[in-house]
Amino acid sequence: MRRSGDQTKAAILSAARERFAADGYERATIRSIAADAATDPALVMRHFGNKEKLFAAAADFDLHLPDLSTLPRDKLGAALVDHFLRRWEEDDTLQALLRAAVTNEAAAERMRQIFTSQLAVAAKGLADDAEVRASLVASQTLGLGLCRYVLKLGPVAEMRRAAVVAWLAPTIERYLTAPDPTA
Amino acid sequence: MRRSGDQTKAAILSAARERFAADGYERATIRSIAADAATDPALVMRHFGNKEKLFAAAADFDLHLPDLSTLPRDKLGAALVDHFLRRWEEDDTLQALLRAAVTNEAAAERMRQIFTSQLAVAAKGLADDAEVRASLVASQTLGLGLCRYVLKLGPVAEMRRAAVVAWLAPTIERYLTAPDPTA
DNA sequence: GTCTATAATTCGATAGAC
DNA sequence: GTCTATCGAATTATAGAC
Repeated sequence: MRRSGDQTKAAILSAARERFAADGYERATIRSIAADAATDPALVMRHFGNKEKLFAAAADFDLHLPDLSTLPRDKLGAALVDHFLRRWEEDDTLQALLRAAVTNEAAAERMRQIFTSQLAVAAKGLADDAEVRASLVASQTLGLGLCRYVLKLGPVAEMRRAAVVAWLAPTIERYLTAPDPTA
Repeated sequence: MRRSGDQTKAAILSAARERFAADGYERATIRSIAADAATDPALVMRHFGNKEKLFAAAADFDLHLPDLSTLPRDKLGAALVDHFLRRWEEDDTLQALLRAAVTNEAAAERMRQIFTSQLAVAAKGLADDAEVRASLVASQTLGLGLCRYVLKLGPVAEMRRAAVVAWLAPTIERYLTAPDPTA
C-alpha cells in the first residue's frame, strides 16, 4: 500500500518522537527512525533536511497549561502536578525533550522556553517574581519526570499517580504562592 | 617530563570525569579524553579495558551524607540541601553521572544505588518507609541539579546557594518527616 | 516521490614496534 | 609502559537513477 508524502512525513515524525524519547539525541539514528516508519533514510533527509531539524520538528511541544489564576489557591498544586503527569504519560515529546536536552543545546533551549516562558505566563498574577517561582516548579516537576519516567528510581517510579499528587502538591503550591523566604 | 603509570592513570580519570560531565556518555570520546590528559588513546584502553569500564572508574561516587538522625528535625532540610549543593559544586562526578544516566544504563543503575541505598540508609530511623521518602528527596534534589547545573534553566540557575536552600529546605524536611498524605 | 549507492567522517578497539 | 598505524563498524549526508 502506497502512502502519500504527508502520510510518510507524519509516520517519520511519530517514529522520531519514540526514538528520541527512548534513546536520547545521539543514539537515535536516522536509520532506526526510518526503519520504524517503514521508509528510507534518504526520505527522512529529504523531508527534514538534517537531524537537528528533524528533532526540532518532532519535539514541538506545548504544555497546554490551564489558567492558574482561575483556580482556588488550595487546588493549585494538585491541579498542576496532575496536569504534568498526564501530559507526560499521554505523549512521548516531554521524555524526548528531557533525554535530548542533557546533551543537545537546541533541546535544552526549548526546555528553557517551555519551563520558563510557558510556566511563568501561567503563574502571572500569582506573584510578581513569576520567573523565580516558575523555575522552582520546574526543578520539582522535571526532577519527578527524570526519576519516575527516565531513571525509574525508587518507589516514586511505581507509585500511583494520585499518591504522587498527594506528596508533591503542597510543594508546588508553596513555590507558587508562599511569601519569598529570602526577602 | 615523563610521568609514571599511576600519574597517567590519574590524569586520564580526571579528564574523563570532566568530559563525561560536559558532554555526556556518547559524545565524550576516548580520543578527546586522551587529548585532555596529554596522553594516547591506546593508553586509555590499556589502563581501563574499554569505555564502559573507564566510565565506571571515573564515576565512582559517594554522597558522604551526614547522619541525619543526629540532626534536629528543623535543621534537616537546610542541612541536606546545602550538602547536596556543595557536593555538586566541589566535584564533577555528579554532573557526569546525571548526564550519562539519561542514555547509559550502567550510569542509571549507579544513580539508583546512590539515591536510594545511600539516601535511604541516611533516612533510616526518621520513618519506616525510608525508601519512599528517599526517592521523593531524590526527585527534588536531582531536579534541582538538572535545572541549575545542566539545563541552566531560569533564576534557579543564578540564585545564590543560600537562597536555594531557603526555598527547598521546607520541601525536603516535609518529604523526610511529615506523615504520609496517602495513608 | 522513492530508493540505491556511496562519499566523508568519526568512533571504539586491536596489533605490534620500540 | 608508550605510541604509531590501522582495522572494522557505524554515522550523517549527498548524488543521481527510476
